[in-house]
Amino acid sequence: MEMTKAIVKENPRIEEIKELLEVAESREGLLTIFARCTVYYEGRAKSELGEGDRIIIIKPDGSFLIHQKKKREPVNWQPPGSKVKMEGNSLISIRRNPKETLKVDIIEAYAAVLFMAEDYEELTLTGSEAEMAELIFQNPNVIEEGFKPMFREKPIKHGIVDVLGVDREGNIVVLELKRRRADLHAVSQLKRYVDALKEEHGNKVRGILVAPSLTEGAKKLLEKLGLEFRKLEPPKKGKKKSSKQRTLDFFNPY
Amino acid sequence: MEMTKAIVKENPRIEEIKELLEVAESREGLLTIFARCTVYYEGRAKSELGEGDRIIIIKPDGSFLIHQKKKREPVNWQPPGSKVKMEGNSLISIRRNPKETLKVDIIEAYAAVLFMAEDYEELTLTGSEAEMAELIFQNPNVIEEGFKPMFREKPIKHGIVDVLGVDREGNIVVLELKRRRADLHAVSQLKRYVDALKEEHGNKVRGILVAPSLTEGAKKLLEKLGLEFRKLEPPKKGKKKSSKQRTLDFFNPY
DNA sequence: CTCTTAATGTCGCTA
DNA sequence: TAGCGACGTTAAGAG
Repeated sequence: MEMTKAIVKENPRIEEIKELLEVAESREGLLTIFARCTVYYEGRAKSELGEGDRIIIIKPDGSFLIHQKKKREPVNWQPPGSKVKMEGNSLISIRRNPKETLKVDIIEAYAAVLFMAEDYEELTLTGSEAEMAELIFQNPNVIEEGFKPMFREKPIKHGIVDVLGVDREGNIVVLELKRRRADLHAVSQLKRYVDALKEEHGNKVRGILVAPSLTEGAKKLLEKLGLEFRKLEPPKKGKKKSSKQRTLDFFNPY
Repeated sequence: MEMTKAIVKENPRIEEIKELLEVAESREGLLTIFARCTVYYEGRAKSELGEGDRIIIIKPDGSFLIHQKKKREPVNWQPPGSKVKMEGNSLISIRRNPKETLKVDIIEAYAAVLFMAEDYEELTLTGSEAEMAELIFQNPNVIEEGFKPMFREKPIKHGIVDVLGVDREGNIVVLELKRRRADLHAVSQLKRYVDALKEEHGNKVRGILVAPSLTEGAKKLLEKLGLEFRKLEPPKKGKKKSSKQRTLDFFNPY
């Protein structure tokens, strides 16, 4: 027997929203409210948002999102673990540590949807920095002939190095991996690791920034600091056992 | 005369979703779909998400969000400027530069809401790093007696410095501001600026990390590098002309 | 808890 | 458009 997955209310009264919220909490449902509202937030920072129409999403893990009609980012939010309640016409979500309060005054609700979502799938993603590291451990020659990677995510004096290894001359080699074009920050990060290792092991330390490309500024700083660059694209794994890398073109004819 | 703000369809057929999408596009509406679906993405990275119930939001600026029932972040998305279309049972959103494709196969739609949101308000936020800088320019003594801030967001050799000034001894002083607890990354950043300025102006350069607090690792590195720390909280402006800083307690009785 | 870092980061600003 | 850095960054992983 299938239960109703979505309970929809048009122009719900406040009492109906309150009921939906209670059911959402007890049954692990997603509550979405389409409403005219104002928003107040105080916590790490403090904000106000005047009257307007927004989408409010309350998730069973405590996540609370308020979306305006532009941008990818919610205009206000509360992270997972927050506790929500209704008080008069207001939705109030509170987080502890850090203490943060979000208050949404509902002026008019146009619709509300309680969604009993069933979802047991997790995203599988490829093309990450972690996969660049795997590639390097499987085939160290992509860095250079004779390179031997030894450690992954190795804590050193001031930070955690992506890959630590030795070259054919016996120098210590630090790799800093970036899945996208590397910038000044990446160079500073690598410099910090190289300095820390030089302090412990003397000057036989090389630093290599491994990325698909470099910004102009990063290139200049890298050269000045005597650090190196190896071009490497993050690998995107195909689905299956095809010898050639399959792209998603099979579903994307554009 | 008021138009309907929200058009709600329960268990919509694919054709109805297609119609809603067209109206949403022509009338700048927000379309939200509650559906069982699978998701494919390829662009900067590549991902797959198996069958499950999710909330899909398509905004008039091209933003495209897919939310699972946990976390603040969408599991998949497309940023503003993307173009969406419907093809068979699939929603396809395409971005150019970088080229990215998102494909959502709709297996079953439980509800769809077309929301003609009117919203002319923007968020006002206080407690930012920018306000820390303002505070320092208005009252340089929060850094130290005799400090004179000269430049804000000043481009130097390898980056852009938050605040550049001179102390009472005539030393050049670089401030790196952080609105929250400063970490190793912040120290490396400051070090980069100090090194660049020392190269141009000799050794009479001081670097000061200005933040509410420091991580342990940041403290150790800062000291080793001969850099300094000044404790400063980002100011949270009150609403009005009250002499005492008003908090949001007036609406938050907890 | 704190620390450290990646991220399809996103967003805003500027040359 | 690319570069640079903030963000109420969030999220994951380790200690």
